[in-house]
Amino acid sequence: MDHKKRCENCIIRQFNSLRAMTKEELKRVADTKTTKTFKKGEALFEEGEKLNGVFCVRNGVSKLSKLSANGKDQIVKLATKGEVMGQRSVIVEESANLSAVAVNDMEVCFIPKEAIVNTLHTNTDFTYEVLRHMAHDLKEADDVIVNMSQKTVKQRIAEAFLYLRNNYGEDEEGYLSLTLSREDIANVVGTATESCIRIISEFKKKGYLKSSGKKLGIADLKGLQDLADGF
Amino acid sequence: MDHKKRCENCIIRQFNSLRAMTKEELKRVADTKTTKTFKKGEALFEEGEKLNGVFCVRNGVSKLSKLSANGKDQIVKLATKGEVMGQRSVIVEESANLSAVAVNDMEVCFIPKEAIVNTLHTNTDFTYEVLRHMAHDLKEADDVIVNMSQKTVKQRIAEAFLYLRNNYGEDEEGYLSLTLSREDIANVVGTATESCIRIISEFKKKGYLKSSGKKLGIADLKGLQDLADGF
DNA sequence: CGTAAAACCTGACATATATCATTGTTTGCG
DNA sequence: CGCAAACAATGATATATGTCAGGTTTTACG
Repeated sequence: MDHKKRCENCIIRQFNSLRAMTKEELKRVADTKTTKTFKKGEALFEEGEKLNGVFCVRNGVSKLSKLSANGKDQIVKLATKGEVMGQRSVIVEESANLSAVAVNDMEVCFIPKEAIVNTLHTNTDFTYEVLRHMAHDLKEADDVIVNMSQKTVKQRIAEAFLYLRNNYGEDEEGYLSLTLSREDIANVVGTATESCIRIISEFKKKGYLKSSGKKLGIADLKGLQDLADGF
Repeated sequence: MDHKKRCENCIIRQFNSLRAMTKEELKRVADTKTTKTFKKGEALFEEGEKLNGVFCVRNGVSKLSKLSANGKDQIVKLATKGEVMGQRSVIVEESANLSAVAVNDMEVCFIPKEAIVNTLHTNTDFTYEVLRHMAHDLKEADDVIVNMSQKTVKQRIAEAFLYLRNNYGEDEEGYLSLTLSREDIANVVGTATESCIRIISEFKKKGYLKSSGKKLGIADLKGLQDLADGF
């Protein structure tokens, strides 16, 4: 038997609420789950789609976005290794309100909702763990709301780079491990792609950022932080 | 004994997660809770403050806001009868990330966290109910993020009025039951007070809104809706 | 009742950001 | 390889919104 495929042994589990499941519950998850791969640009699910399970990220990064009336995508969150997507929709039994698209090649486990919902009703530790997680997400969302409405585009772009560094790290030469297109960055901070490009160019000229080929890196951390804080 | 003060008989409970508590759990809540009143403008709690309980709104409305670096308050949510405030902070055991200020005179029950946390660990129905509620809040927060970054100030103000109508209703003459100051509205939609005033004046001139004294009302519902949707 | 404070309104102006148009550059692929 | 498609860059211009500054009206309260 392939042990890498058994949830009981999956390291990813350490990062998310699944760690609060009992051995038996995990076994049921392992028996019903399927592993899927998605190529860069492919959609895991679309806004409005009915989800009959959740997605647990084993590898790669996905952007969770929502299409606005004016035709632009707003990226609300990036999900990476260890994170679970779609749980909200499963819990409230609604169709997805966000689309999930792979930012790079991904490997995910799809866990049918039955195993989740059942455990939610019986294992308080698990429910509590999911609740704590969602409480954290909600706080983050509130912070995003404040940033969106009170900070300038320049500040938000500076913040986005700090976020990428803090959450995905950088290589030996100081370039960000996760490379997003200018359009994706624009969709994260909620601005026009051209504005985003312009500001990134400006940041490079002023020595806050550096680039090498397609890669971008932070050249002046303190400077960027001050910028994000409005100095 | 004053029956109005017993949580078991409190109608407010029907609106929130407390309805999933058992009789015994409710009794404990009733024994430890205290009732407080706040005058318009008073703070129930401040950002950064450690909360040792949650607030259940019996009457009145509270604004939940966060101070941004540039000194402006961003109102993230309005809480009204039946809503519980501060649960997120209690669940994740962090200090409050929002301030709560009374928009009008309020009556609230303060429930010490012990009664809540204890039940969260033992009563799955309750935990699940709180979880569902938080999942709903998170979805709403995501929607706000998209609106904030993709809609114009005009659209957001139009939306704010529709929100006030849908959630707080209007009197016989069609004026909104909840009257917010222009500054508060500006802080909800994330704009300057002057801009907000200007746009409200414009809406009145164009016949979308009507006013009588301090009261504001919607004069052209369809028109406002179209506006909010970007037509 | 009268006065101070708060709330509301309006104009003039500055500026951040969006939009449109064009060009250069990289990437993937038949 | 070579070409098309995606991506990045930049200029010119329009516009929405913020800021500052000066008013008027309303409200609270001693």
